[in-house]
Amino acid sequence: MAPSIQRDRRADTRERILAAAAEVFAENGFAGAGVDEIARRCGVNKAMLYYHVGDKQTLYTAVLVRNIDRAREVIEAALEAARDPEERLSAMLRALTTIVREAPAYHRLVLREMASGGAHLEHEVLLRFVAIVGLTRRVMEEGRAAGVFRDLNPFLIHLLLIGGVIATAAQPLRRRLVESGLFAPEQQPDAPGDPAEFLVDVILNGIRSPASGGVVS
Amino acid sequence: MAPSIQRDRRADTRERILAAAAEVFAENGFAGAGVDEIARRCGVNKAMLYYHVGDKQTLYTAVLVRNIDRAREVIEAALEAARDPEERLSAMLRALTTIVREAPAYHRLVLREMASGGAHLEHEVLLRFVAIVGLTRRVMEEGRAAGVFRDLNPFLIHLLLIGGVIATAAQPLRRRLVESGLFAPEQQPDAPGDPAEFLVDVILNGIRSPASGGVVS
DNA sequence: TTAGTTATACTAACCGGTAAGTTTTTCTAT
DNA sequence: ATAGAAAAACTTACCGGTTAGTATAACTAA
Repeated sequence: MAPSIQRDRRADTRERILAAAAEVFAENGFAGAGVDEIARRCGVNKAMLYYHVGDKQTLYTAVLVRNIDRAREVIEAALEAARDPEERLSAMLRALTTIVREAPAYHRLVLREMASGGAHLEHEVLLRFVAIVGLTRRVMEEGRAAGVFRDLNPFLIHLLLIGGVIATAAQPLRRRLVESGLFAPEQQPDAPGDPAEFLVDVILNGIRSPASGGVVS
Repeated sequence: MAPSIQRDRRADTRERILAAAAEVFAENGFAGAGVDEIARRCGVNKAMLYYHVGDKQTLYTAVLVRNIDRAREVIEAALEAARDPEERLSAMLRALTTIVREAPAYHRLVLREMASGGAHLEHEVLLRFVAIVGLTRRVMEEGRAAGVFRDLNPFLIHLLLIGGVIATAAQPLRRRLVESGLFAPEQQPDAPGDPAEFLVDVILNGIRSPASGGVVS
């Protein structure tokens, strides 16, 4: 029962809207993002945008839900492919780094929500954030049970992972700093190696239980 | 010559404007912050705000410069009071945590600039950010020279410190999450202990050279 | 017919910035 | 010391432009 062509068109339009909205929200924040600009950027009439998605807040929530869900899928896939807790934590760091680099708009929205105290986050979105905290919690508890991780507050660990990954892997501000030419040549903040491997190195060493071996690299 | 009464008044007015502006910019971002709202909140007429400080961008830069300078003073004082590199890095983490908690508006502005890629940062501000990176760099190089720290990219270390501290010590989003009642009771993300000591524990262990002793706590 | 689509135009509210004029403080000349 | 000029601080009211959201009318394709 259904004109699948039309349904595909509908889904495709919605997709283009959400992608453009993610960019504009990321660049300018909720207040700074213009609905006209979003419509213009994805080649969709503004009225059509309201027809397909809804008002600005609804659009914003839809963008976040879509991105969080994709992120959770990536993280879960990475966790399932890893065997022991150490590998799982490394996999998580690498997955988070990948998400930051390949879906740059998303982490910028997260940063903005951290700044605003979640002013524009609806229940639906909060729920999904909490679910992702649960993934880190599980890894940490498995590691502690196996004796390879120290007994550390998993919520703080989660925040450290998120904050560390976003700060080290994010490109926009780093680009701005490098382009400003303010760094001395020998400081070379660009080409800082893979942030993911750096984080795996430092954070895993920081979390590891002393019994299970010290610094590897 | 000494129009000290008026000069004090002038300085005080400017101070009140900058304090209110910091809050409003932190809450709503550059685009979302209303000049009227800032004026209202500090009890200063809007035209007077333009008279004392300047337009919105000038005001924003003034807020950032003031907060970065204060932050650098706090960090430098903490570093000077510490003896060896390990103490210095711990002192830096504690100082950063204090800054996040006692001047909550500032780190929210930093988060917003990380999100926007420094879209509203003028040269004056970038310069100061780079100077703070230099503080971390110095500590790391001293530690490496003394053989107590591993050879890690100091720029990435700096980003990890900033990101880790802001993510773990920031209150606004955490409050929102806790108030949403989405966490199971046993997860208790509130009362997570002192984030500063948590970070000193994890990150210092992650950075320490294997030769200089392993996990302490 | 009907759902999707476009283009245009409208509204009501808001926002950054300014002009013009008033009051207060400080400086200066006598 | 004090009148009066000069400078600084302040208020009110307003302007031009933008924005979220809606309405309408015409068009397209299933």
